[in-house]
Amino acid sequence: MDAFYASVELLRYPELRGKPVVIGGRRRATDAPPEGAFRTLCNYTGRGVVTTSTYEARALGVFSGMGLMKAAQLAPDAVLLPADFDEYRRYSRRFKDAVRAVVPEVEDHGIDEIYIDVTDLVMSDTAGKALNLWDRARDVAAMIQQAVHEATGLSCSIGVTPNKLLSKIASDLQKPGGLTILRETDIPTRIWPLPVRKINGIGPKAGARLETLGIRTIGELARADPALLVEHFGRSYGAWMFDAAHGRDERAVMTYSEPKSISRETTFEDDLHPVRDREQLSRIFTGLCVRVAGDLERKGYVGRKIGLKLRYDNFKTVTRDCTLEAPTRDAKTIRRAAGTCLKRVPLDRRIRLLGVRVGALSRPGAETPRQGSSRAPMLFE
DNA sequence: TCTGGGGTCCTAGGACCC
DNA sequence: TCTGGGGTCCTAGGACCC
Repeated sequence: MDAFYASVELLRYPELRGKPVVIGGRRRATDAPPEGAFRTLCNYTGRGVVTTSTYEARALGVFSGMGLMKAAQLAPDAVLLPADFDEYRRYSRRFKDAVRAVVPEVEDHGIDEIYIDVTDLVMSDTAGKALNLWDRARDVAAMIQQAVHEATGLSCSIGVTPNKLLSKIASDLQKPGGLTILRETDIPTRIWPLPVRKINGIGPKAGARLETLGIRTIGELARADPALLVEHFGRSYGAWMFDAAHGRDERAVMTYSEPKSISRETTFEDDLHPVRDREQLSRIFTGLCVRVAGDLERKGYVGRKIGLKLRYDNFKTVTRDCTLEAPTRDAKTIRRAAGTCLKRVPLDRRIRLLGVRVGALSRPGAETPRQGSSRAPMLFE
């Protein structure tokens, strides 16, 4: 989906169309703008980041992940709207349902992305007919764009290619509203000139290390010595990188997967002191456990692994977790377990973030206890 | 002007088992 | 005598993604 959160907000506030708009920060009572007016970025203070920005805001250098304080320097007059995730989830459901009505093989990939396998559809439509497979695929993609627009009023960009890796890159080539067809033979001309960071799975760290090896583009990565890549990035990641640069990707479109963990975390407006702010921390901690328990309940899961996450004022992050005898979704049990995790963490600095996670999920009643025997161990067996 | 919140996957060492 | 080779689970950290 194109600039998804921002585009949903523009449906609500069409008068903002064509203006730089930034979604981010949290909703506070003091944020409320005068009646009929919008809050702008100027004078923003706080720890929020940009979640999404309209293309007009991006033209001013404001991108996802950027601190709002910095964004305010670049675009002080941009409108700032708080994120409304409930609304985005509603539109997410709508657009995904619209796609599923056209093609059943859909893989969820976050709130605003999907992978679609149109192989069977296109093959059966063109079998024995004088139809070109890729022309037919383009028609299907156009139908999907049309269906999404009718269901939501929103635009999306689609990449039609032989695999997920290439489709992800291709979908980004002509945003917004793009429909990009890319065949294997197009890789040298259309993929290789792109920076390595365009590959889904090469992030800031790997990108920087590749740069020190003199590798900037995907083409340079494709021509690199695989042994060199393995030497610097390990057997698995190095080999994967090389394959990715050649556009090779065998992953199937998965129409269903179970969640692995459910978590809640919060960054404080001001860093909290582990001793002086003990009571406030404890309240927030308990609140997080209650919210996670609620999430588990709503989604129908219980979990055995309870985790704690803590970020210090210097942004260093530590995690601790422990595994329970029996899976739970009870807030008090989660709180107690996470409390024991907290005891194993150094508390000698101010804290900026606290988080609680529950993993090793199962459905209640159907829980598979730890592998192997669940009997009490016996001597002389 | 420091850097959100929700996730996944991978690695690596140690415990423990056969 | 002091030591093999497989396996799984647990924990911590980190990269990466939307």
